[in-house]
Amino acid sequence: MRYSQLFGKTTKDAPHDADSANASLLTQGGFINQVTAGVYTYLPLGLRVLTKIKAIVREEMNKLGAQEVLMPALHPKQLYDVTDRWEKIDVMFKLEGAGGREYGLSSTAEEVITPLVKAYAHSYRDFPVALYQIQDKFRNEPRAKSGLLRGREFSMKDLYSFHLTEEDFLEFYEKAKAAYLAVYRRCGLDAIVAAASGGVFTEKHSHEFQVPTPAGEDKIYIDRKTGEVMNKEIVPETDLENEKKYEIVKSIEVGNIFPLECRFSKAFDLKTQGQDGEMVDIIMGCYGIGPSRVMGSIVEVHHDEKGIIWPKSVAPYQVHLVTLSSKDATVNGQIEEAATSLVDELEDAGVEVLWDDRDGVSAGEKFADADLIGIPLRLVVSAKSLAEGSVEWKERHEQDARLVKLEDVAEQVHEWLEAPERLTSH
RNA sequence: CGGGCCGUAGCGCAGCUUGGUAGCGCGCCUCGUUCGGGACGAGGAGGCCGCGGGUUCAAAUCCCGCCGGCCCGACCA
Repeated sequence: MRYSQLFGKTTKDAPHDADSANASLLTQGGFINQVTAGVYTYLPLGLRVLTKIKAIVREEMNKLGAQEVLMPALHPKQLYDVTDRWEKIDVMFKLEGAGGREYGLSSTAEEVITPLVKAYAHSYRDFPVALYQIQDKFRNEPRAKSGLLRGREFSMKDLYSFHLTEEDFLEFYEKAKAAYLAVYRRCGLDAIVAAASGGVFTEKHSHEFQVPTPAGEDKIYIDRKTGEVMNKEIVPETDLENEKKYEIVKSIEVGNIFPLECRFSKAFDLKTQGQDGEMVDIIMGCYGIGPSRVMGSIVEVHHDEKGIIWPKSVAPYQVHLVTLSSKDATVNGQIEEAATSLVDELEDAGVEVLWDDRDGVSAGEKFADADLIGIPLRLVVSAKSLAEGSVEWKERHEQDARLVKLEDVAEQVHEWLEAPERLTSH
């Protein structure tokens, strides 16, 4: 992709009202554009990142044995009458349709998935089953804030599992927990599991996935003796300020998983006859990750004073090629030629390249933009590098560049892509 | 939903106190000079001063109402 053709440019100045690092850097870098409070358009660069995060989530969900579906975002009120949640979900956007029919915009989907499973699963042979979707969710937050971290419309992967027995549920729950940790690890986030209140559904604990960072709005409590990690809901009130007992760490919640027990299966009468002829209520769990929030979190954790530092796995492009033009037309032609064949070679091999081919833009400006956009590997082709038959190689997290012979670049890029991530957290 | 700050060119801001022909920086267009860490000169385009009402000879400026954005708090199955 030629940067000169890319829709969405960088800007030197941060938006005046951006509060968080993710809001300002993603806006300045040309990844997202705010439409209204808590609502964003993803520009080509930002959409690539979001798509990669979703792909990682999909892979891990599929590995878990879950199947992807897509449910509507427009939910009829009647479904919520069944569970008595129409008034209880206070963040639900509610609207009126033709003939005075009432609808809510999806903030979660138990009310749709439970009847769906009931429609297709009629025998114990149809269980267990796990279904997920990746969809925009809507929550009428009283206060949207912090860029992608708390929006009113945001991307969410919601998974629901259905089991005949508690044991089977628990086994799946633990596997889901591991899958979640794998998602975060692959996205460059060190998430830890915190126990949380089960809310209104269960006596059991639910679990949150928390990424410790000073930018976090949440707090987790780590018991200094047992190492147990908790969110503040389940820490005794008297212990909330007790720094002797708990290490208190700021963090961002990037996902949560809930045992739902039979709350929804009972409401929708989802049950089946077991092998022994007994009717059993289906045991459910739900599991959520917000890819857009993950994207914001990655920026919070991986940036420096110059811009974003994307992990290879989610970077919008893997390689940022910069060409620096020369006053000598012949040399210029050579630079163009070398760059073109390098891009072709890399792209043919499946490497994603953003080529800053802009004319009349100074080297400093191109470098500043590359740092801001944060693609993990920068290659420079210039008169200087060509004199050595080389390109200049600099990883985003490094200070200094080194020269790599043109003919070796593609191979070294492959080795680099295979190598484990070396990220410095902010 | 309570409290506060803010809406002026694409972006960042000044002007408002004390009403009188709308400015600066960045960005953008043209020409020339530059050409490895956000270059320089010259010329130029671009405004319903958030919206509506009021006061006044005259409103970006004063008054009232509304809309929007952000911050603190509450909230966050």
